[in-house]
Amino acid sequence: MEKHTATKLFESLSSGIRLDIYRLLVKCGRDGMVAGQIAATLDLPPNNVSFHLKGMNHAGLVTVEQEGRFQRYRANLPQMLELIAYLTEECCAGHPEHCLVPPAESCCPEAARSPTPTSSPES
Amino acid sequence: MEKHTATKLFESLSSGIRLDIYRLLVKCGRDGMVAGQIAATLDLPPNNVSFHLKGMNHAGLVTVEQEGRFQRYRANLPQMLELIAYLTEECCAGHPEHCLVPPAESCCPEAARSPTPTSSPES
DNA sequence: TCAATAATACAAGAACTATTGAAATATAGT
DNA sequence: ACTATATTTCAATAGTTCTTGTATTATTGA
Repeated sequence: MEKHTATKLFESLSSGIRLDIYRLLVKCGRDGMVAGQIAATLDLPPNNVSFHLKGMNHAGLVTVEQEGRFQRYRANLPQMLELIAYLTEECCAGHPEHCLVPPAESCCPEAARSPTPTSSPES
Repeated sequence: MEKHTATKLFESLSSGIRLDIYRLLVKCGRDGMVAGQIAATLDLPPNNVSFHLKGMNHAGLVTVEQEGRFQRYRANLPQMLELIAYLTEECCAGHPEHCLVPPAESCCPEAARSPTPTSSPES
């Protein structure tokens, strides 16, 4: 993932309204929601919601599909998974012993496997 | 996690400079880096880096520890894991068959367990 | 074609964010 | 105490984003 893509995605999630919209869409799964429904559910002006949805779509955070005169929006979950991978892809690279992630959630498989103190992967 | 906390964290990652800083700190693990080192590595004015680090620290994205006249910054990975959990906590809640996440990465354990009810390509 | 509805586009102003340079604070070593 | 270094703070400015109201586009059904 490119840095620009990542910053746009994060920017999309940095407003309370957009975060509410995204989480609402995550809840709806593949059903998604049409724009007016989203605006009504969150009790926001439709044009404001449309403004934010446009940005979110442009960033790649949501997808949109036309249904007659409705626009159905869905969360783009695969993109989110890529984003998370991008964020942590360099986590403790080559140095699992430096990893800051609690072992229970181990970002890096090596941290769980090897008790190696400083180096020497043997295989 | 509260919405305000989440938006502040996302806002922290929505600038190229702050994303660079964060990923640099993720790479360094628990060694972290002192402010001047970060500025030098990314070839940025120290006061600008300080400005961004202050915001990142305030948002809870990084931690800081004083070392004599140096300030050592570290990525706050546990906070990031909480953020990710918050984002996806409602994912396909109660409706794993609606989950948008590819099965390989299954956000929700149920999706992996239960064979898809809507269309069943059996193993 | 006409009216109604869904959604987006546009424009204006307030509010916020980022960058720069200069100044201030604090620690370490002499 | 004095100087050098590390970092932060402050002020000014340029640029961007958010919200509101209004207007426009597009689809549906009579």
